[in-house]
Amino acid sequence: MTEEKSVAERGGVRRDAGDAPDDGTLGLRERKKRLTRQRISAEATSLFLERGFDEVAVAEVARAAGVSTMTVFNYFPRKEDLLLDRIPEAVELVVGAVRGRGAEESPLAALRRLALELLTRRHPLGGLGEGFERFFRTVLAAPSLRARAREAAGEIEAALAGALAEAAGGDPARPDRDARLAAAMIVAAWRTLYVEVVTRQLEGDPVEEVAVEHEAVIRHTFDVLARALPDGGPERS
Amino acid sequence: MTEEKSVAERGGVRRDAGDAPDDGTLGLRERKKRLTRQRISAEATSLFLERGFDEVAVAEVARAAGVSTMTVFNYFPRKEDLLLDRIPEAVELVVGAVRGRGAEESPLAALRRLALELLTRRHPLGGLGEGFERFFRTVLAAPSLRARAREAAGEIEAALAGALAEAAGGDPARPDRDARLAAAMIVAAWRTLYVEVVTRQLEGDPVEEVAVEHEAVIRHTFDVLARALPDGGPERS
DNA sequence: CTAAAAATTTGTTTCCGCTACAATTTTTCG
DNA sequence: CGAAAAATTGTAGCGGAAACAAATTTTTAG
Repeated sequence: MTEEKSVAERGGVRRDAGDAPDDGTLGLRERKKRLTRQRISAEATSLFLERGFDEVAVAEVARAAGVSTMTVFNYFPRKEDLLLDRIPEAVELVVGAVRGRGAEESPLAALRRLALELLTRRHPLGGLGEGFERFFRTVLAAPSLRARAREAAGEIEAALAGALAEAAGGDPARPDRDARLAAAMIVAAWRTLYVEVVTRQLEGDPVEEVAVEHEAVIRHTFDVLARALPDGGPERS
Repeated sequence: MTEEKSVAERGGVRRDAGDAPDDGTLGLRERKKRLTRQRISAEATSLFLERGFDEVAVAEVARAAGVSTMTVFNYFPRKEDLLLDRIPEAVELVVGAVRGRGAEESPLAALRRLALELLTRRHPLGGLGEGFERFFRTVLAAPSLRARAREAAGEIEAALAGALAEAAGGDPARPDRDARLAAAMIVAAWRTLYVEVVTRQLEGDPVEEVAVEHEAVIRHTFDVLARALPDGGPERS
C-alpha cells in the first residue's frame, strides 16, 4: 500500500503500462500488440479463404502466426472473430451516421445516405466490391460464421436502438419500444439489401451493373422503411 | 372464428420415411422412438431448468434418460435443440397462418390474427403464460441458446418469405425481393413483440395485466407494418 | 415361426474449441 | 537497475460433435 502513496505523490494519474504516451507515439508494447494482432488476423484470413473455415484449426493459425493457441484467443475471443473482424466498425458506422446526421436530417435519411455511400465507395461493409467473392463464399459455407454474422446484426440493432432513442431525446441505455421496433425493422431491411448484393455478386453479375441497379433497390427499400417510420425514426419525446 | 381455430391447430404430425402403415396405427419401433424422444427431452428440460444449460452435459442427459450419448444426438442434432424443441411448430404456425388465411384476408392480417390468438390462448410461442419464467431465464442465461433462438428467427423468416411469395403467385422456393423484405420486417417486428412480452414477465408484471396492454402493442406494431406493406404482403404478380 | 434385412443403439475413438491455472517472459518506468 | 504490471506460454482438462464398426432390436418375407 505504500506504493499507492508514491503514486499519489507523483501527482499524476498513472497510465497503464500498455497505453500510449501522451505525445501520440506508441509504446513498444502497444506496437508489438498491434503487429501481433495483425499477423494473427492476416494468417487466419489467408488460411480460411484458402482451405475453408472449418478445415483450419485455431492451433494452425497460431502456428502460422508464430504464437501460442492461447494468445490467439487472447486477441480474438472466438474463432469466428478471426475472420469477421470488422463488426465493431459496422456498429460505429451505423451509430455514427445517426449521431452525426445533419441538423434537419432524420435518422432514417442519414442511414439511407450511409447505405448509398458504402455502395459508391465499394466499402466491404456495403457488400459490393471487387475481390470479395472468396470471402463471402467462405462465410456462407461455414454455419458458425453465418451464425456469428447474424449475431453481429443483433449487436448493430441494439446499438442502433440506443442511437435512435438518443436522437428522440431518450436514454440510449434504455431505448423505448418505438426505438427498438424501428431499429429492428431498419436492420432487417438493411440485411436483406446486403444479402441481395452479395448474392448477385456470387451469381457472377458484374460489379458495375450490380452497383447501378442496387442503388435503386436501396432507395426503394428505404422508401418502404420511411412509410413505416414517417418521422424517420421514433417520435420525438 | 373457424379460421382462428384452424390457424392455431395446424399441428404437424411428422412422419419419417419407414413409418407405420397408413391406417394411422404406429408400429412398435415408431412408438418406442416417440417415447424415447419424449423421455430424453423431458429429462433434458428438467435438468436444464434446474441447474442451467451450460452446467449440464449431454452425457448427463443421456444417463438420466437411460440412453447413450450418441442416441441423444441421434434425436436432437444439437444440444440446444433439447430445450428449444418447438421451433418447427413455430415455423408451421406462421406458414400455416398465411397459407390458410381467409379469402379476403391479406397475409399480414392473418399474421396479426395469429399473434393475437397466441396471446389470448397463452400459447408458449406467444411468449405469455404462467410458469414460463424459468424457461425464459434459462434461455437468456445461455449464449448458445440465445444464438439458437436467433437462428430460429432466421428459419421462420425464410419460410415466411416462401409463403408470402406463394401468396403473391410466385415460386415459394425462390421468393422475390419484395417477399424477402416483407418477411424480414415482419419477423423483426414480431421478435420485438416477443422480447417485450417476455421481458415484462421477467420483470414481474402480472400476466393478466401484461396481456391487456400487450394486445394494444401488437395492434400498434402491425399497424406500423401495414404502413410499410400496404397490400399486407408483397404485390400480387 | 424362422431367418434375412433393415433400422437403431451403442462403445470407442478422435478432433477441436475453449477455459483455468500457474509459471515465465517481456515491457515499463521510477 | 529493479520492481511492478502486463503479456505470453505450457499443461491440463472439459465437453460437444463426428466417424466407425459392432451389437441389438424390429420389421418383413417365406
